[in-house]
Amino acid sequence: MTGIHETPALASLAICPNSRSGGECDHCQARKLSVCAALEPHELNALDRLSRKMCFPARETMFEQDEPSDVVYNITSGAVRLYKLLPDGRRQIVGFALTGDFLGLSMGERNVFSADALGEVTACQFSRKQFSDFLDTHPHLLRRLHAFASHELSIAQEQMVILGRRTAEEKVVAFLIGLRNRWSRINGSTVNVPLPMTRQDIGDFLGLTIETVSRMFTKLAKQKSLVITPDGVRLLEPARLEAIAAT
Amino acid sequence: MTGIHETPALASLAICPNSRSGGECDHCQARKLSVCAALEPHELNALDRLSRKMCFPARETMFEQDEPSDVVYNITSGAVRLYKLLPDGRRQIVGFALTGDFLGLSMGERNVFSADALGEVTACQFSRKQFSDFLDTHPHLLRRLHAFASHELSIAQEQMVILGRRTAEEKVVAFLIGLRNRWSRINGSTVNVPLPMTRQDIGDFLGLTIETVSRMFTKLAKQKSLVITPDGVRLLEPARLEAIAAT
DNA sequence: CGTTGGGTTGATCGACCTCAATAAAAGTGG
DNA sequence: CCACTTTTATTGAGGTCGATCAACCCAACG
Repeated sequence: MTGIHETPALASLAICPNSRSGGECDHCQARKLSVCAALEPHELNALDRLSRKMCFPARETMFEQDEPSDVVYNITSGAVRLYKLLPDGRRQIVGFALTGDFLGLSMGERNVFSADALGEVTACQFSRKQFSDFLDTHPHLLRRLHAFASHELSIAQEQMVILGRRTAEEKVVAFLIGLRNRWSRINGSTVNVPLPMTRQDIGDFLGLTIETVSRMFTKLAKQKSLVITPDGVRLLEPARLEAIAAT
Repeated sequence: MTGIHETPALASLAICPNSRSGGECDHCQARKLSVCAALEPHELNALDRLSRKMCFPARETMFEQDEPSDVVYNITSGAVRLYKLLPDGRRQIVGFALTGDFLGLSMGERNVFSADALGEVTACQFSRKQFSDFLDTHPHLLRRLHAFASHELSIAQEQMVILGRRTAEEKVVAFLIGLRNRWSRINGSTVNVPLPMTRQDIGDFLGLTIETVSRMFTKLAKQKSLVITPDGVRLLEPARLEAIAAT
């Protein structure tokens, strides 16, 4: 069997190798969105040499809550669900990481949440220690990392409002508008909202059951505010939805 | 009328002057808890010269959501409620700041939440610009500030679990245990939990109504897990409560 | 005292959950 | 390419936890 005639399994490996070589920052589509944007070309080069290019297939767990953590990630493509589990199985998704997002802001000894790849995910992996040392010699990167953390904190506080004080309909709409805005920074689209996560994931993010999420989608679709597509939703009345989310 | 016989208003001013002179870091009880702990004596001195010692009387608003923000605060004593308001009046308290906490992590152009002093509050105020410039020349402080932001992010994510996936009883218990742990770092007590905030505040922090909060307190008191005191609660069965909070 | 702001308690209601059935989609192996 | 299973999504019926509405208590305070 030659390299030309690969089995499906091998082909899958070929498009999602678990580790690649460095020197890919030049044409990295996440660069402008990620912490890297703070670096000069020669600094980017230095950081690149510390990185290991990873690829996770769909559904793979990247790391788990409470495990010792000695690496951090910069997501370069795909979507990741971040979640905390209670002993009795209840789950709270604390966020979805997209292209350009950084995993490992807390820099603690152990992971404070688990992370699963939703679809195929590519990421730059760094040794936590090496990355931390790099930060010490590159204050600009630390500044940007801190800006990322501050922004994440703001997002988290906004999520508290959604979880604590919003109705089911408002939750779903706020989720869609928020995700739309994040996608738009990545791929520019402002009405198509890809939903790589399941209804269960959305429910566990919003503090709702899967049934309630489904009912709200149906309700919004019936009133022509959106249409449900195979891979997400298309917003028909963004202004109306934004009004609900702002309420 | 002489200076000796002050009116109550003046006396109140005397014990809570709105601005004091610098050079008080030596005997500041918040120093070890706050971002300042990252600084060498001479650096602390330099930062001290940038600070304005403030005192806010009970119930005073320190700053408001959406207002332009050009100062940051380091809380040196007292308790502050941080909250976001929806246009229709619904309120979500996103946190309570205690001694040693830093207000202004997000470093944005405008405040993302409002802040009210719950009791008398003292704080070091800094010009946002000056503080930011100081960070540029003191990477150690930036490191510590980032550690603070990361920690806050963890707390916020834990609060998401509480808001999204916990019952009313679990919410109240988790709140009490969490607050107990924070007080213990400040004043060492591990069973007395001062509650400078109202039931309404607790409800708006946990996504509950004042009635539900009150009922949960009553329930916990009836089963002898705690006693309600004039200024808070005393935990009688901390282990039992911790078990509920950990569930 | 009357007033006011906080807190507690009871009765009732409803938004969302639970349970159950079905439908649709996505794999999987022949 | 098509049966078959598995996973995910939808829809309905009924139940429940916490919200709402309302009354009352109590301490602080002018």
